[in-house]
Amino acid sequence: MARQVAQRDDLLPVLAETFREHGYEGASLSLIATATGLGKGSLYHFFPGGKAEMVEAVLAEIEAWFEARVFAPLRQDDDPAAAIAQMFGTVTDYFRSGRRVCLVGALSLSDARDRFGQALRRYFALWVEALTEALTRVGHPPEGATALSEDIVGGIQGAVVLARALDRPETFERILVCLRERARAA
Amino acid sequence: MARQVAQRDDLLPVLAETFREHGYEGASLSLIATATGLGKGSLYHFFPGGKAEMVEAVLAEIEAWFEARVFAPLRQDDDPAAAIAQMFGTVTDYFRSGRRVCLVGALSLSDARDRFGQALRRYFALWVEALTEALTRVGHPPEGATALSEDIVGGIQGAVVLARALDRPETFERILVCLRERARAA
DNA sequence: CAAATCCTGTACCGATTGGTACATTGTTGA
DNA sequence: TCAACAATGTACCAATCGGTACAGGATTTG
Repeated sequence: MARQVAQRDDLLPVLAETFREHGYEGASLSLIATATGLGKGSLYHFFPGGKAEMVEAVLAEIEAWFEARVFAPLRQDDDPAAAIAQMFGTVTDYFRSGRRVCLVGALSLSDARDRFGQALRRYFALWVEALTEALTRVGHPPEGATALSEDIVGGIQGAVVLARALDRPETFERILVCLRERARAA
Repeated sequence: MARQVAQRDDLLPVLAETFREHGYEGASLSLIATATGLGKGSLYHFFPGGKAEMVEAVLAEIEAWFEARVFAPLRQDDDPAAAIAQMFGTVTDYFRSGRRVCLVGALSLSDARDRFGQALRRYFALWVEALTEALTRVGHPPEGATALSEDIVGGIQGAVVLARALDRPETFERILVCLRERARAA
């Protein structure tokens, strides 16, 4: 019985990709087993709560990833303008110019929203707040910074939807360039 | 055996709502049967192709609905500015300020995208083209009209995602107001 | 070396899945 | 009146669902 060296955390990226591609309902256990190369035994060993616990873990990891790479720099980087620019670059890579779905956004549109509502809300709330902070520090008037931040975060999500539907990654990149423009100080 | 007076077309709104709430995978036949009040016999009588045919029919009806109420006015209404304003109003009602999901957008983020790709692409392509037409007629420079149109259509989709995730319908409405501003002639 | 623990595969569970078959009914046109 | 047809409910199918049980290898700890 060849023991896999796999740690629980090593599974998360594979799980994330599986949920991204097939959604919560669509990602069956047998599909997950195939994708991870693990049997149900191992999966339930790592995630006694089944699919729900897998999604929770994936969402937590995504939030941590964005916290480290995007949110924290936006909040406290010495150069907020650079942090904003970095955000657009990171996001473009992360979503593969709209070829890759935002799991948090996709779950928000599904009926899984009710089950994971808190994690979904947190992710977007943190993003909007961090970006608001950076926009303010870069010179945007505090009254309009939150609105602009919501426009941008929402705009990114919409760009994923539109680019995927139209099958045009260029559209994703073009929209992000436009949003980046609006983020620059007035 | 009390015969229902229901015509096939009368089922479409119920089917649409069921797919919106549960997604393609999540909307099981028994769920659909409950929602419509029909047995499998009737469902397969009206839709021999099963769920796939139901979704096709729903998407066709959605496209026709938008064509009549949104796309056509944008393209050829005598008052393009009024058509644009009407679009924002119609869309706000239709998506219930973000409480209701855009089925086309949601399917675009799921793996059902591959199966219904053409219909999804058509919907957004028609929308973007019609809005581009209206924006041009209202005075926007042709070079930038397509980009602005994509920004707006994508922005609406993103507003649905964000408002649902944050559970804040006001955010949806605020973003739409902002998009409406940008649609006004420069 | 032995015992405790971790990990894994397999078999199995009841429930539900999408889909088919068909007999039966209400309605309609000749 | 009566055949043709549209619509319906029920029973059924194999396949798959999420989840459990567990035996037994692999590994670590003593």
